[in-house]
Amino acid sequence: MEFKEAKNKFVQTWGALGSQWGINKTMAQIHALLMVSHEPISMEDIMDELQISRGNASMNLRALMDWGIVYKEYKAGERKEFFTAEKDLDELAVKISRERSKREIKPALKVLKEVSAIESDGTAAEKHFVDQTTKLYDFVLKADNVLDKITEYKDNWLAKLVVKIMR
Amino acid sequence: MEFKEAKNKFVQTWGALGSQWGINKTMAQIHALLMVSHEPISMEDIMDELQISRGNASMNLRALMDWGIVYKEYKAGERKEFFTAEKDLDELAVKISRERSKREIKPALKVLKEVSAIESDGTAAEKHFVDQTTKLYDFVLKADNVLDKITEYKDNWLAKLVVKIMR
DNA sequence: ACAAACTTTCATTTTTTTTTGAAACTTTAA
DNA sequence: TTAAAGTTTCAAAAAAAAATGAAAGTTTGT
Repeated sequence: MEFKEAKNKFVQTWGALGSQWGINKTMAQIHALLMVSHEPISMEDIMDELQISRGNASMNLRALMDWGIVYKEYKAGERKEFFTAEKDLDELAVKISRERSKREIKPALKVLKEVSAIESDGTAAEKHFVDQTTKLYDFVLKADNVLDKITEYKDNWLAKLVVKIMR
Repeated sequence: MEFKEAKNKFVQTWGALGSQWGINKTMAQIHALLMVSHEPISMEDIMDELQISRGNASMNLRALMDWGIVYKEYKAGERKEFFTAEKDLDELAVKISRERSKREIKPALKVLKEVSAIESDGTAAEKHFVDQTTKLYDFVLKADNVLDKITEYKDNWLAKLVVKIMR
């Protein structure tokens, strides 16, 4: 396999993986492209390489920057904007975790708390509902906290986790 | 808030959360419904409660059973099939982790290994590609192994993890 | 102040994913 | 057997998500 082929395969795979985890395919592909590029890329080049429209490129780059995993850069003497991806994988995972926690887990927890707080009338159905949603709330809260704690290690958190767990 | 309203809110929220994580909304809703039900539910009742077609119900129940988080049950003297969800949350998380690892992470790892193995021609671009994909392979492999290890605790793994990490 | 270079926005179109529903299939009881 | 009760399948329809592209907006150099 040669470079171009490998790069393309990587970009496609990362895009597919993104889709499976609820991330827009193009967004994941742009991220993939930037991650394996040794220098900043212009929007023009991204459009060209992925065969996508200007609007698509613009919107997905904005989304990636909102996630905090892609940065805009300016090159001296160049009018256009260039983009780079966060390349430190620990940092990347931390940012993705934080963002998903904030956007998706926290709001879900709020709902779980609400619905588990209903006044049960004592029937088996209602008792089970309150019991199960309470357990779910506790579980998700605990998992969210663990994630928070883990990613607080910042540097090399995965390696540190390995040490903690394996011993 | 009363029971019916709370139950509906929970089902909707669980469905939305599913979507955000790449799981078909209806599949997540059926799972939500079964999780908070104190007794097995028939396909008929699921269709009715979620306002979905027979085909949709059938296919998503099959998918949930393939994931190993919903079980088919038979009631004595009844011809129809009933369904229940895995209600132990440790077990639920373990099963989801295992399945996603098997279906999505492992195949991606295989590709990462392949593309990181290209013979670099020594240019900065190719060197960076090999370097970055190798790091990514190592990272994902390590994360996948950690997940494996954690969920191996089986009983109360989340609680055990909390203890390990917090101290 | 202008216009060239570039980026963003968003109504419309396209693609992808999900859902439907009816026919085919399976199982069970008489 | 057979027919009733139930389930699965899958081509077609519907819905949802993503992409396009051109107009509007912004920035910069002269």
